[in-house]
Amino acid sequence: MSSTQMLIREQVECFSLPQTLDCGQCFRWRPDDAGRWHGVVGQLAPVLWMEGDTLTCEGVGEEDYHQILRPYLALDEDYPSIQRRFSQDAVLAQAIAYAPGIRVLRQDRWEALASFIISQNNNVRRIQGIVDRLCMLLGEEFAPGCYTFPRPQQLAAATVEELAPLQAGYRARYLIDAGQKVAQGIVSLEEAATLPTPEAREQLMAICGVGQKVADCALLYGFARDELIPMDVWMKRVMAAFYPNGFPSELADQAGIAQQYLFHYGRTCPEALGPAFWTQNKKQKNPASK
DNA sequence: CGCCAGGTATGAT
DNA sequence: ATCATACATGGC
Repeated sequence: MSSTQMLIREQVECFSLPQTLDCGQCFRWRPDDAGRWHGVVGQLAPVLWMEGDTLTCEGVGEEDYHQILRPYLALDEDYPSIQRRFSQDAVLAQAIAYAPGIRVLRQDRWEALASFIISQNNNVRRIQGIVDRLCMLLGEEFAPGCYTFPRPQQLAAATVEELAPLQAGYRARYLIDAGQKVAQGIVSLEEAATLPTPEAREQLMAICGVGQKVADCALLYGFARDELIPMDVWMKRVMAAFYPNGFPSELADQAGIAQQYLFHYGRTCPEALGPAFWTQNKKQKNPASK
């Protein structure tokens, strides 16, 4: 249809495609050789690129762009103000200067939950591959080569044998358990969305394979719980190195957004962490002499 | 071959 | 409650 062929352009600030779409918060966006980013959001398959501070979107109608894509990309949020506020803190000022184009996406609840189940003890490239294969295997092909993220029911009906092509390892059964508990309402994402954060977290953790870190990722990225800092290895290092006395309480209500700058800074620029990086969580191997 | 990757479930103190 | 270890897979 012609409406999806038109280009939509707008000026944006505090926004970078690679920084936002490749900073470990989502797994379905890829750049092509021309630097255009291809992704799937719900049943939309937008292509995005930037020229200077102009964002161009292709493949999405005007209405979907404004109602779905802009909120998803957090372009309707006042990041200049957020960054001004964060920059009172010297460490955050540095992390923002390092990657000023990061925004925290507003993702689908279920997709965020399932994606971060896959993420555990895994690396981003492989997570991306597993998510791709999951969508191809159980999602709906709403456009040529474009697949939706499978609904809970589709995973609830699957078996570990059927999920073997995902190469998800031991996480396959976690995905099925998540699908079943959500599809049956044993875990209600709609209810969780109305609950105070500790109770919502408890709900999600009823799923096998969902601990506090995965639950917090789902809640931050899928439920807009901006106060949550998912504590993975990198954020433990960041906190040890930069905030030994705790994260500034004045910024607590948006700590999760701050986390995204800090996480990316620490992970892609580990020298900045200083000695703490080398002393934190060093696995000491125990020979056990086999 | 051994370690690492946005951890968690499990069984032993 | 806290703690070590196994867990699937692929890259280096």
